[in-house]
Amino acid sequence: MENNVPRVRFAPSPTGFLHIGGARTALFNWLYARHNDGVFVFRIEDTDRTRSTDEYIAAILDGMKWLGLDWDEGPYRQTDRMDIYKKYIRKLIDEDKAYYCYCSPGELEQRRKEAAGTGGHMKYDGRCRERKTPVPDVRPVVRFRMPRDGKTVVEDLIRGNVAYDNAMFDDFIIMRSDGTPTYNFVVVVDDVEMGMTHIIRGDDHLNNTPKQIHIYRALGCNVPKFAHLPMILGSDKTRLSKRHGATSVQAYREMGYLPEALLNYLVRLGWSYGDQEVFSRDELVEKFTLDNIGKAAAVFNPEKLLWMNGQYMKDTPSSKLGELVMPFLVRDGILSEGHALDEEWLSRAIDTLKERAKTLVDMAKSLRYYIAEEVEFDEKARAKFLNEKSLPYLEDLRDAVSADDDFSERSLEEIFKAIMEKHDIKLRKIAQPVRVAMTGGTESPGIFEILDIIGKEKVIKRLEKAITMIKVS
RNA sequence: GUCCCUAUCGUCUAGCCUGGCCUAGGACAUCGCCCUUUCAAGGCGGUAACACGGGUUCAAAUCCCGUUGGGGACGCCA
Repeated sequence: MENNVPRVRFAPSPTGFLHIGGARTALFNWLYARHNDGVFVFRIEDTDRTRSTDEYIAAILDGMKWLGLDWDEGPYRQTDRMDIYKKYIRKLIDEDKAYYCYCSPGELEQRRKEAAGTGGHMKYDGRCRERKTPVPDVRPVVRFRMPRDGKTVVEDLIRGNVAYDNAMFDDFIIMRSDGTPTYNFVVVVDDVEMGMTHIIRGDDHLNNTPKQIHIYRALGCNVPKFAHLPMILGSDKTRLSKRHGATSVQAYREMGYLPEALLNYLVRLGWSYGDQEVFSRDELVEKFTLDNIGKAAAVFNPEKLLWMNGQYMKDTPSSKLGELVMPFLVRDGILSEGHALDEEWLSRAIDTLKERAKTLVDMAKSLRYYIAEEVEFDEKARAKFLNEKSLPYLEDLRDAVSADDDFSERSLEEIFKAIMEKHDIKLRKIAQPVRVAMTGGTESPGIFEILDIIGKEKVIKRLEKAITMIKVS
C-alpha cells in the first residue's frame, strides 16, 4: 500500500477550556504519533453551534501551545466541512442506510420518560423506519439504520474485545432538523477523510464505538484501531469537575506550574514505565507505548502534581526560570511593567530559591523581598523576633556592615561570628531577627545568601528600619 | 432501569498476559530521626494494599465463576 504511517488526532469540542482530561488525551495521542513517527492531527469538533465559541477555540489552542503539543495538521473545524458531511448523509439516504424521522423532540422526550418509568429501554422505537411519505411542515432529522440483531465487537487495544448486542442500539440521529450533523456521524466521516489509523480517546466513548463501527461499514471504510483511555476522577471518585478545584490547563499555568511538570504528572495517570516517575519529554517519546496503559480510572492528586512541579523547578536553569517568573512578578505587583532586572542578579537570586519553591508563584512571592524597596512584615514574626532582646545584635550588625567595605559572604560570616562572641549567643539568636528584618518573615534561604543578594545598601536600610521599629514600639 | 468498563497501600502505580523469585516493590502524602541559622531541600527509617466469596492447582495478587464497590453510556451534547 501507499504507506502505513500512523495517524492519530485530538478532537476536543470548544465548549470549555482545555481541561486536565483533554490535555492527557492530547498528550497520549501526541506521544503515540511522535513515538511511531506518525502524524498528529488537531481537529475542533464544533458541530454544537449553540455551545461552541471562538473564545474556547482560542483557549484550547493556547493551552496546546503552552504544553508544547504541536500538531502536524489542522486545526480543522467541523463547521468548515459541512458540505462533506451532507454529501455522505445523502449517500446513506440514497442507499437506504439512513432515513428521515419526523418525531418531535417533545414526543421523544415523552416516550423516554415513560420507558424509564416502566423499566424499559430508553431508546427510539424506530417508528419512522419504514415511512415512505414526509409529514407536512415538519423538518425531519436523519436517523442511521442500525442492525437489529447480531453482535458488534469492538477490538480495543487497551481493553481487548468488547461485545455488544445490536438489539440494544436504536437508530440514532446523524443529522439534526436544522441540517447539521451529529457527533457519532461526523467523527467517523472526519476520521475516515483524515485517514486516522488509531483512535485514542477517553473511556466515555467506548459505548459509542459500536455505533461508529456501523457507520464505517455503511460507508464502506476500514475501521481504525481503538484505544480507550481510563478516565480521570476527582478525589471523591466522581468525574473530575470544578468542584474538585482547578481543572483547566490555564488555571495551572496561572498558578505557576511548568508545562513539562504538568505533562509528566498527567502521563503517569494511566501510563507507567516500571518505577520511574520523572521523564523528560524525549524520554517519554522514546518510551511511550499503548501497552503500558492501565485500565482503571485514576484519581487526580494535586499534591503529587505540586511535588512534580517542584522537581522541575529545581532542574530548570535559573536563567530560564528568570524569564518564566517575570510575568508573575508583574502580575502580582512585585515589579512594575517594563521595569527590567539585572539578569545575572536575578539568576543568582533564583539560585537560592529554586530548591524550595514549588511553583513560579511561590518563587515570585519570595523574590518580593529581594526586589521590593519596603519589606512587608508578617506581624507574628515581627513581634517574636524584632524586639528589645534582638535590638543590640541588630545595632551591632548595622554598625559592622556599614564599616565593611568588602560585604562578601566571608566578611559577613566574620561579622556574625564577632557579634556571637561578644554577646555569647548562638547564631540562631541573631539569624532569625536579621531574617525577619530582611524578608519580613521567618522563612528564607540561608542568611548569608540573602544578605548577599539584597546588597549592602538595602541591608543597612532594612536594619535601620527594624531598629527604628523596635525603638518606637 | 438496561448495557459496557473496572477493582493492589489514603492517592498514582509495579507485579497479573507467560501461576511459585511477592514475608507484594516504587512514588506522593503522612509519622519519626538525622542534617541545620529559619523554612524548605536532602539522607535514613516507620505506618499503610492484593475488595469479598467460591473454585482450578502441589502452589493464586496472578487463571475461572459469582457478589459487592466504583466509573461510564443510553441526547436533535461531544
